[in-house]
Amino acid sequence: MRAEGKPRYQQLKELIIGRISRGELRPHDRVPSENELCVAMKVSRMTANRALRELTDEGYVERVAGRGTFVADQRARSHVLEVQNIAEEIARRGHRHSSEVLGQSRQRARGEVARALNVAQGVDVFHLLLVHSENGVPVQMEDRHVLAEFAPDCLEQDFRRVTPSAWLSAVSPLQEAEQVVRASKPNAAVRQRLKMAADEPALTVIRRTWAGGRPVTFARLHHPGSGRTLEILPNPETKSPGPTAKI
Amino acid sequence: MRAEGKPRYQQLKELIIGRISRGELRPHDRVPSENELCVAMKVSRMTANRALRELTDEGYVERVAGRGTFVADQRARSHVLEVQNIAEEIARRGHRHSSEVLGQSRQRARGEVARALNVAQGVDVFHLLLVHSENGVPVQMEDRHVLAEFAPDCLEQDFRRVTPSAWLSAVSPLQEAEQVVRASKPNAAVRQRLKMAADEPALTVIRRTWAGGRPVTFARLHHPGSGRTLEILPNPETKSPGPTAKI
DNA sequence: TGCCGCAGCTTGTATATACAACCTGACGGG
DNA sequence: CCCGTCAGGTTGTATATACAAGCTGCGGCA
Repeated sequence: MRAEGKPRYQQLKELIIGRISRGELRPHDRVPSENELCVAMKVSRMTANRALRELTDEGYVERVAGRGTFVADQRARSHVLEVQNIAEEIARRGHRHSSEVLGQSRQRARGEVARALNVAQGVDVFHLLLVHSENGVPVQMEDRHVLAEFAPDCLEQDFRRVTPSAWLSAVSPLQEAEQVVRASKPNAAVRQRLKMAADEPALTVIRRTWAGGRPVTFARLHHPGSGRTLEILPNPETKSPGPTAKI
Repeated sequence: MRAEGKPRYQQLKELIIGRISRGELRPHDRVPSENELCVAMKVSRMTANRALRELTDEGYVERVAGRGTFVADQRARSHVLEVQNIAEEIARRGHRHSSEVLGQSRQRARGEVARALNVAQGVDVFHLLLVHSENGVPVQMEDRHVLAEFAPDCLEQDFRRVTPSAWLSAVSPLQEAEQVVRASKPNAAVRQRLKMAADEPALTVIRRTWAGGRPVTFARLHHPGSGRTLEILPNPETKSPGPTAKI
């Protein structure tokens, strides 16, 4: 164990992060209190306090004086980039979200997809193609590949009810994402599905999401240029005053 | 003073942030040590330690065991969104940056500009219009308005040598930014200056930057869609594991 | 039955103390 | 002159202790 040399508050943090990412602790579950950690891990309360406080700052847990410490909602975690759920955002605006599933099949990874997922050509992947609408107006076309090994029962899901993003988060929490945003000229298929004018540009987000240290899903998200935008706003009240990105 | 009710470590942090943002402490300057703060502010060393440690996490200062605490470089600060300098980024790629100044004038704020800067119609602003090139290829058109009050000697600057963004950072440090990214159809003037094809979409970043609690500059940054992208990448080694956005 | 208040838990902050590791500069020996 | 050593300041961590403030559930009182 190379954990020996690490400071004890760091070991404590990693212990708790481990339990969360293995799913032993799920959102809203209670995390041991400072005093319980003192006894269990034989550290002083200040050390337990520091571990839990830093986990709070990093968005893993939430603390309420008098009640306890609880695993945070996933969506609150990455304060910088809510890798999220278009359905939730639409709901937050008080609008109605719906999606149409255009494709849901097993394929073999080829070319760009294999490279993006960092696997050999021919590895099993699932392909999802759907259109998300807000109050009936199409706002996003999601073209996603998922490593089959990561989510074996992907074909049985009804993605009209739960978005792939939300379902994948449930399969394994604590994901990180890499995103590239670009302006693009959509092809005819995309343009038609999104009901875009012939010369209307699209905002395309190319997103790879990691779980367990490897990329597990690769998505291209196309948005009509006239519609959605990516906002990167200063966080009004966070301790670490970083802007927040939403899309 | 409503500072009374705040915790002492928070008061300490605000004191130091204040000195930095007023320019009394500049990058690489030495910040009082924990022991000096203990004496000066009559707090315990652990309290001073917490204040300085959190300032480290937030990117305001850097600490070296055995040497001391120093004001951090501005560019290292906002780990989330480097509100930065296209020139620096091009240089980092080993390429040559150049800019052409198309306009540099005093104007009165109207409409969208007045609203964005949160001032009355008719208030003095400077308008800057320039094109940035990488190895001679135009990559960004910068259309910027600056509050005249904030930067009175804006018209005397040579923005071929220092980008407006870099110059403004020097005028007042510690800025926050709000950005909106969208795909757009550039107008003829933009298209021509960026040598874009007729049907090529543009990635437009609309950025407001704050100093001293109010917006002081408003910029529209147009990029050829075929070229630059906005990358939001996981931060490999930061304590707070947030992705980083660069543009 | 219904409601009030308090005990006992929780987090949040603050202090005093201690030791380790690190860096710098000064001093002294070769 | 050069180099090693050491003193003193610095950060980094850990502990024991203390008090304040918030929440919950329970018991007792009306």
